[in-house]
Amino acid sequence: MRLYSTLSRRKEELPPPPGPIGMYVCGPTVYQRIHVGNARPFVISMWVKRWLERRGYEVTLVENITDINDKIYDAAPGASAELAERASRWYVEDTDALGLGRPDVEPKASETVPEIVSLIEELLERGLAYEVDGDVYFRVARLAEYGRLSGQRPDQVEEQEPNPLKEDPRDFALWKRTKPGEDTSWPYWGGGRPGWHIECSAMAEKYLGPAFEIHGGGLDLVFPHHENELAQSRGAGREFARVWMHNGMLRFTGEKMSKSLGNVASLRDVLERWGREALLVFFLTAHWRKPVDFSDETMAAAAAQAEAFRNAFRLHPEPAAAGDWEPFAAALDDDFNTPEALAVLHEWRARGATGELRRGLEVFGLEMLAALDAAPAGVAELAARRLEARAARDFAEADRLREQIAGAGWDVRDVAEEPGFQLVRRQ
RNA sequence: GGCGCGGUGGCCGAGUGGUUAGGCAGAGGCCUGCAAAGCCUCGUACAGCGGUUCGAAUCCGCUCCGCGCCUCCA
Repeated sequence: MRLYSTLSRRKEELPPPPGPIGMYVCGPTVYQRIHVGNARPFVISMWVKRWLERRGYEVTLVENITDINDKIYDAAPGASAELAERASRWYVEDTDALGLGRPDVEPKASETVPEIVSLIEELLERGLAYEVDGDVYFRVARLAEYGRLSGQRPDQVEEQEPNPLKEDPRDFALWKRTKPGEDTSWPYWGGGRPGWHIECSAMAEKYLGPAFEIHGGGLDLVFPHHENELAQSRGAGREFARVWMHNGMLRFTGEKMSKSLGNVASLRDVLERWGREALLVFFLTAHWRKPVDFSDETMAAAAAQAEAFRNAFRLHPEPAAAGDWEPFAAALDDDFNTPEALAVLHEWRARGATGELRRGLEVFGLEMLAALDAAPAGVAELAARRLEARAARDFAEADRLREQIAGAGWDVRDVAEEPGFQLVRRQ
């Protein structure tokens, strides 16, 4: 199994099974419903975990929830903890609806403060951090390898708002003292809260140890977030993540879907409108590293593919042919190439190889495409009567019954096999 | 200004030196009371310009265009 890593800029071979494989993925900051773009790293990491497990690996997937952040204070002055709590539940609810299972651990920043504090203390002892008026900053100039992940050259980083407390404008906060409007605070360095990046260094180490295999997240996190995470952990002498998987952004109306631009579609709304199968197939159509356009057209095409898979099982409840598993496995083993794997699924579909098709779909949590809805007895009764009307060549009555069946939410198809009709739930 | 990723047929999207990707949409056909589903047939695409090569979507150079990041972001 090979995966492209941002750090080395090439595909890295994973150690042989069973590993173990520790995976850490940056989850959302919780202050509103997550959007479809936020769902991409969740979906990809769950898929990779499922695939690795089928390949005999022991995988521990840790996906954090950031519940301490300026956005949360701004969104709910005086009640930030309550908002974070509520939005965390939304997040779990919405991602549960994807039907892919859950990561093994979903730690929260607010529950990892002791570990965060001891990591900061280590950095202070090593001279890689300094305290000023209750803030603690990381001393970027002291870490030679800083910038290696993102390729940023420290001297070229754009000028920021000057902060007189920093020794160097590139330094970033490990700890921030409590500011007006912030209603949560932890009693260290005179009261305050962790910076954005340190929580991930601490949580990853707490659950995966000082060295682990894969770190994931959106491409927009490469700099500064992951660069700084890496700096903190490497600075503290940890090996940290070996492979860095950054997924491409979802585009909406030609631009990155993001909360700050406001061009978002919430995961919940998308699932309600298109269904989880269509959304999962949509994610399958593009390689995980590439940007994807989210639009009615691309979603409709994905929904059509999902329906085509369902039809294969209606046509061949029992496999009509055997499929070759190898090309499918090879596609996923080579940098988790889902578009290529999808092409194999379509080949199995066209050949009636529903055995392999079901197994392949299972990897992506799409096995329900093989589970055909049984129509209620009343609808089946109408279909049987329609069959009789057709046999009697009373087509007016047959069409009337078709309308009635459609009214009940089902389409009737004539087939050669018993009982002579097939009922398909209308989309 | 710096760092990085891209540009493939109407649309989506794999493919990194020679071989059919695949899907969606569309056209024609088979089947069919109608319909749906299914099956068959149909598209000589690789941003542009140079170069390397027997051969380039694929390698090299330049140009144009798009997108992401540069301390809020999946």
